[in-house]
Amino acid sequence: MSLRIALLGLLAASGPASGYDLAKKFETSVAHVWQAGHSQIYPELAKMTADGLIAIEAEGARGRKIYGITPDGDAELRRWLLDHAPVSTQRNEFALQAFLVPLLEPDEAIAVLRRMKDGWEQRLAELERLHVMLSAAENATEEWGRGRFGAYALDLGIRQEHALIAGAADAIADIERRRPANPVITDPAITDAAASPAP
Amino acid sequence: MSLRIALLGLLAASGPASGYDLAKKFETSVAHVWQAGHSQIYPELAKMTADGLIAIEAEGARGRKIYGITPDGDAELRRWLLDHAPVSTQRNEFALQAFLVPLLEPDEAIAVLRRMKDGWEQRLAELERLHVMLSAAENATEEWGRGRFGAYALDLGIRQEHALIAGAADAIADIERRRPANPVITDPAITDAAASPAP
DNA sequence: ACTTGACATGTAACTACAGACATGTCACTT
DNA sequence: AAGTGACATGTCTGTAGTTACATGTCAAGT
Repeated sequence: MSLRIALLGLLAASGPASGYDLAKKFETSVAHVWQAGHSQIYPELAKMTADGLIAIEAEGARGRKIYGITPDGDAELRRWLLDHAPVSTQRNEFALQAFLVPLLEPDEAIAVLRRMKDGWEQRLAELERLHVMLSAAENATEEWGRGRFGAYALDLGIRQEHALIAGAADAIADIERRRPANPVITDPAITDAAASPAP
Repeated sequence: MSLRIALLGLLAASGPASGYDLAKKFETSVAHVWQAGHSQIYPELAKMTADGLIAIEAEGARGRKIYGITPDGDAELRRWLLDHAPVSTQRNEFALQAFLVPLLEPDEAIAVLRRMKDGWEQRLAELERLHVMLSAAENATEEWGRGRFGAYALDLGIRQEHALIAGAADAIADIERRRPANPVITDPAITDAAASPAP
């Protein structure tokens, strides 16, 4: 269902497009909230056409088909947004690693958490980049409408990543605090006041 | 793969258990990071037994089979935690709604965002409840080890929900600010200084 | 003796998704 | 004329996951 909605949303916001166009737009926008490859998109477009939610408006070179949203499609999209209370299926490998990490030794756990933090920081950087691009666009002055398309999701994503990064940092600090005295001194310059003896 | 890891993690943390036990534990703990029903768990346990990651340690009443983790299983779990850099497949109905919401009228968008905020607040309440339970448990003093099992994921979840709730509130405020002057006054007591006229 | 409900394990049918495979067009270069 | 690479659309196979169905045990109440 959601793939269908994502495609309807793209067509509603940006006007008619081909499967190829939609797949490209997916990568750079909606993919941050709902991923899909072309091998999923093409069959879905065919089904949606059969269901009357979209229609082929033109056929271009190289078998290119331009799809446009129909009134039925628009109604379906609106209905989903207004009536469908989303269910969040929790299924996240990062979170699973965070869950299981106490099964490792403290140093190992810290390494895993650092890797997670790096991953989130990279994603944050990517979202910040998008945010700059979106802010620079002409729609910054717009009152309301499709100029805000994607903007709220982007903002939520950025906030989320900040929270996760802070959480990972605190988790690392927490492990370091709890770790049984185990002074692995890598830098021989540090000699005094390094390891507080266990009480 | 991840379901397998989640099951190995439960067995490593809490010792031998039956499929039924594991399904129950899933619901109340790991399900917050990785969901799975019993119809997925039973076949997976059979496959894992065939692969030598777990073994039937005893058979009890009512066909109850007790699985325990094997050294191979433990190695597999450790390898995944240490070597596998997780990939976060973004696929979230909440985020998709946030993405598409500018296609609606301002009032409709606000209603949708409020519903999302409610959803996140409910999840936050649930996580806070778990947090209290976990803190109350005897492991609060423990230095490091399986007493922290699940604790970091829980903390990350709580931080995440806080961020999303704040984001939703700000998004609502943003829409109210951008909305073209449209003073729908529900409370007749409010009459003055309500609608600032458009310039 | 019978019924109810929690315990316990499984299978079947269907949908969603990922990754690889296949095909053909067109513009541009050499 | 032949080759290359971006454009463009699709199918196929395998896996993961959901929902519903099916079966049977045991304890406790009536």
